[in-house]
Amino acid sequence: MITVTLPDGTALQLADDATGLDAATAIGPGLAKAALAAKVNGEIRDLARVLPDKAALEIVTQKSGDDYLYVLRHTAAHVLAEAVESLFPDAKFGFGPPIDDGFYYDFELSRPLSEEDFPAIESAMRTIIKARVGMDRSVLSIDEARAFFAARDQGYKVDQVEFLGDRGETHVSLYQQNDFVDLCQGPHLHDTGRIGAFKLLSVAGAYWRGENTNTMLTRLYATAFANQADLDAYLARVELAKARDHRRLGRDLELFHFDDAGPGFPFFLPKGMVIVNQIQTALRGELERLGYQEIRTPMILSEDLWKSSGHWDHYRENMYFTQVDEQGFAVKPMNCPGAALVFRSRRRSYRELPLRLAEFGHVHRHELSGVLHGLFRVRSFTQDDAHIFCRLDQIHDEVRSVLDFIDRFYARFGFDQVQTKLSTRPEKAAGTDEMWERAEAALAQALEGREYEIKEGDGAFYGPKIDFQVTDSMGRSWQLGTCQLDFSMPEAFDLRYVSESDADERPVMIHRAILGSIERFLGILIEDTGGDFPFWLSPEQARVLPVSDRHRDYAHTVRDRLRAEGLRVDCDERTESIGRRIRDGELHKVPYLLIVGDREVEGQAASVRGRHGEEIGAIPTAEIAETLLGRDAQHGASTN
RNA sequence: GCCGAAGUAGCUCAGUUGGCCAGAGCAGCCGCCUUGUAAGCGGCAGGUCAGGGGUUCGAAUCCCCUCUUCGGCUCCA
Repeated sequence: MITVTLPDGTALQLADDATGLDAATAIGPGLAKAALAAKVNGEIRDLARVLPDKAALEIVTQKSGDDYLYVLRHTAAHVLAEAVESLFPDAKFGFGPPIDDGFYYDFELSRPLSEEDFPAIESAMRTIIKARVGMDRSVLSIDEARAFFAARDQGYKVDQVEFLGDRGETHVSLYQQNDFVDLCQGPHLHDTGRIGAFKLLSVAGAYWRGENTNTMLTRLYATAFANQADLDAYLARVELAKARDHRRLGRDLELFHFDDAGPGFPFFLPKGMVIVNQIQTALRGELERLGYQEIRTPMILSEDLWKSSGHWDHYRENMYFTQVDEQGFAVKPMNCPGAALVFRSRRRSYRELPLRLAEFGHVHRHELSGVLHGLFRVRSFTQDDAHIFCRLDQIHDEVRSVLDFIDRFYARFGFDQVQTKLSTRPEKAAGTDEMWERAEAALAQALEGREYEIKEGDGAFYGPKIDFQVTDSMGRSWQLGTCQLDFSMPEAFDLRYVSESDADERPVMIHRAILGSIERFLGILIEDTGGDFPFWLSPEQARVLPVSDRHRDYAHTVRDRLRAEGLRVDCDERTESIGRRIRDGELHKVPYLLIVGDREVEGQAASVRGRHGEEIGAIPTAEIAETLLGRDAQHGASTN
């Protein structure tokens, strides 16, 4: 007999070779039916695996959080593979793992797949699921497994077995349902019948092991849930995200434009520019508060400069080049060399440090055509960049100041949860051990009192860094800011300052950005808000709607007064019905519509309506600006 | 860059197996209506069917090339 402990603390006695399923059955037949996996000492395992004595056991069902989704999708991936094999007997199988919102499987097939093939594959999958086929686990030695897959002509599996062998594994596990056998670590559902609902989503190409020198495989993306309702909810969420796609909203709200004449180079339209300028104004306010000085460096600089900065060797593929008077020039992909030249423009004293030079730097990078994606991935963008030149012992305070900047600034957009990651020394690194130790210690010290994750070896070759992420209203996380120490560039550009004891010293350079790319941040903001920008960012904050022609003059009075009070206000005096103009105002997501007719002229007021139909009521003209700004403050957004 | 899909008016889309002057809704422009909290009515204009080359008596439709867009190419059995 063995004893296992259940989550509520009770001890359960079982036979020596009892499995997770046996335990579930012992607890109750209902649980046995609902069981998806067993969590043994915190590790998810197959229900059919024999339980060790004295284990902490939890039977995983749909109700026990999202743990089961991983197992369920993993199993669904095998079902997908079997279905594909039944339709394409000569298919070769790559990887088929669960991912965040579903799973995928990579295949090598005799012909390309398209969505038209989905119904046949889904139908084959349903058959396998309905049959409630067991997932049988077996263990083979590396050699046996290699021979097994070689006999079946599954080259990718052989490759993976060898990879695992090289990594030191002596045995691997296999899972079989019907005649389909796959190399797999598991765990899996007890049988295929426990996959509640699934759907094939898309087909795409993917390289074997993600290497672009390897064969291109066909990847099928799909998702699976324990029940149809969860699947439907997921699909609805995808629809919502699609409706909020910043590319669509950017066009509908006339914020920006992409043209064939410049693939990947955004055009900012007047309304989009208002938002960008508001963001930059807000940033400048902080820059001033924190003692930065703003600079602007040239867009195009000599090739020689990029050779000495190291970009020529490491970044040439992504740069644009041009020839002027038979001399080579490059368009800047980063602002740091320019900032270094500003530092070097005259002799510097220790008294000037820390020297904080900020730049809204418009950089150009040649990204591969296939990766371009709206404002998220572009070929030219504006970094809210800064370079801080300081001594080693000033790093701590400077980083603290950046953290303060980050927290204050993100909160303005409603991003008040910031995930922080510290990346440390990578294998190939420039600089001395002592420098790295001091720099990492300085960063860690600056991060004291703050939760952060350490990413070992993920730093840049020139120094450790801190990255900052926020989570948007749809639960997606985005990396925005970064704060990187750099010992290499001061060296490369021979930057020096005169110390207190009249000696030449090398400054440290801190690269930092708060939003990263302003273009990308606008895209994130659009999807986060669905276009309902906070009042202080709205391109048009209010729109005055005269009920009929005879109210036009009064409408102009209201508009002009609010403009004089600093608000961005327009007047829609088209000869359209008032209902129509309200509709247009709402579709353009103008935060407030101010309707003026006989009653309002009489009372020297405007009837205020929010963009989601909120009735705010008649407000005297003299009080409108104050009221709207007050409502904005109530909503937590700060203005400048 | 690579794999797959797509490109018809500013936007969203029709356009049967190649065959009369390529259509609609919205947006735009011009009138009429003078309007009270999400679409008033009528008219007009707008397209080298992404571009180039080919097949054909005839091409938006079939073939080739180029460009652009979209989904992917990290999540390691």
